[in-house]
Amino acid sequence: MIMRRTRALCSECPVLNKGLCGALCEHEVAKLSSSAWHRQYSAGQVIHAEGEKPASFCAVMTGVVKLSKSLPNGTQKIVGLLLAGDFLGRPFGAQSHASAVAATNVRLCWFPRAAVERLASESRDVERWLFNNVSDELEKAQDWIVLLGRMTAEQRVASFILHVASRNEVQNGEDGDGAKEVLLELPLSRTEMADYLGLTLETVSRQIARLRQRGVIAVGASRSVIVRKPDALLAIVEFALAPEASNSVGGAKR
Amino acid sequence: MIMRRTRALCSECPVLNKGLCGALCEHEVAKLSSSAWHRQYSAGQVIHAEGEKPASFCAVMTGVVKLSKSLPNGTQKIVGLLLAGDFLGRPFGAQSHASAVAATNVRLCWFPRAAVERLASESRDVERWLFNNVSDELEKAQDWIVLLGRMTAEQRVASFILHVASRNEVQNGEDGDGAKEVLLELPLSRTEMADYLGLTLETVSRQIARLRQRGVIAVGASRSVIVRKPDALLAIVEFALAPEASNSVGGAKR
DNA sequence: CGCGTCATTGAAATACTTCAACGACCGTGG
DNA sequence: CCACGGTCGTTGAAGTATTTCAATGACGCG
Repeated sequence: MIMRRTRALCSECPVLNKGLCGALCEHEVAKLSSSAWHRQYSAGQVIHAEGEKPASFCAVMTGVVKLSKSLPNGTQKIVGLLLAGDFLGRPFGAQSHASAVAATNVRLCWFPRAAVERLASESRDVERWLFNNVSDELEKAQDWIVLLGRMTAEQRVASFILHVASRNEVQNGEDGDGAKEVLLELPLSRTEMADYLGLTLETVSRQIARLRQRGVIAVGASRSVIVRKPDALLAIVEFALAPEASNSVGGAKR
Repeated sequence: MIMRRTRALCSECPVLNKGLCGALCEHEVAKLSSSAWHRQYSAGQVIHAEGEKPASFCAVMTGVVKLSKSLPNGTQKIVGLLLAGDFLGRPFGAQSHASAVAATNVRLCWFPRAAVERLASESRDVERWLFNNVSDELEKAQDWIVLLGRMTAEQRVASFILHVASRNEVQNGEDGDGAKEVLLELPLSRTEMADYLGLTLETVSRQIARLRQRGVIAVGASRSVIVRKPDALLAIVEFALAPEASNSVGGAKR
């Protein structure tokens, strides 16, 4: 396998103002960029193996990275997703017990460990950013715990679509209620979604079909989805079925 | 309500060598202890409200603190548990979106925010400890995601008991296989356990009953439990039923 | 075209929930 | 002392959301 590394060109970076770089002042960015490099990964490629001490840090420029843990029985479970702008890696030598795998084609911007740690020791802002980054990850993980512990299959699927939509601002038009329609590409296969959501792939498929039948979403070619009624999706997540959809299943379960 | 604050007496602290203090050198401990204070909380008391920016940090000396999030529909979900030696609070101004409530009677050792942050800026070790602490929390949260996404009710209950047991080293005797029996006190009510494990209280109760019927555990007065066959518990978590227990349900589900 | 992977859909099985009743424990007040 | 009401835990029976098993269809690729 050929390692395609290219020098970092920050001016063209889609996440220059987000993530770590967004927290840096100009000359800090310049310093960091001189030692940074870009690399492409195709879907399925392993970025970081479980238990391994990561050599460096990186930021996700485009694509989606899945974080997974392998279980004693041999199966895997996705425990997190990194979208564009997110940061991967643990400063200060803490090794992560999850592996990182490209879910889609991915472009990463790598920074040498030493450069980041030096920057952190020089700048309180950087140090705080790194700290807050982990805190935010923890926050997200806790939200996921809520999802897995409390939500029905329908709510989980709706949550996932909303989550992806919130990071994927390709607005289309307006629906009847004035809420904007959103076009998005699901970054995961049904199997992976099931894995992430704690369901089976069949259940995920069925729930998507139900949402489609009700006109909440429309599914296009490959993995593209159009959210036709964002409000309805939100209502599903926050409570249960929207009042209009009268059939079956009621409110706050469990 | 009376605020019972007492000066910190480190020499009597049960977690002196664990947690943050374990990472400090002697004169750092001395410095910190001069501004630290102890406080008791009875079960159910709120230690830190959701969304509030915490005034300080604290370490759990005895007892168990539950971290919970409130859902849009009004219910709550426990997203984490802090046992003796664990550290509560986010340095550097990141607010936590979870509330902390005493699950049992609890003794906390509070440190002023300024003292901890000063210590962190002076000592790279302290800074790293704080960082690794959050990383570890994240790691634990991810493990819980695996539990909630992949495990059956039986496995969840078994996991919980093992988790408590691992922090509760009150060994008793030996069982036939040479594995040590462990006596422990469940820190949560059935309702809370159900909340934590993403089940209903009835299911939790039934699973505990089943484990008792099989002789894997014995339940005593109030919430005390004796783990009679630690190996069997572990086998349940890691795979499924131990081979001896032949009835129903098979291997790796979902 | 045929083959593999991925998604959809149906029917049967089941783990878990829901609803409901009951018993144990415990402090309160008669 | 015992009756009383509260919380908490247990157990049973019925219901249901989700899984499991199985078959079929859509798509991309050599």
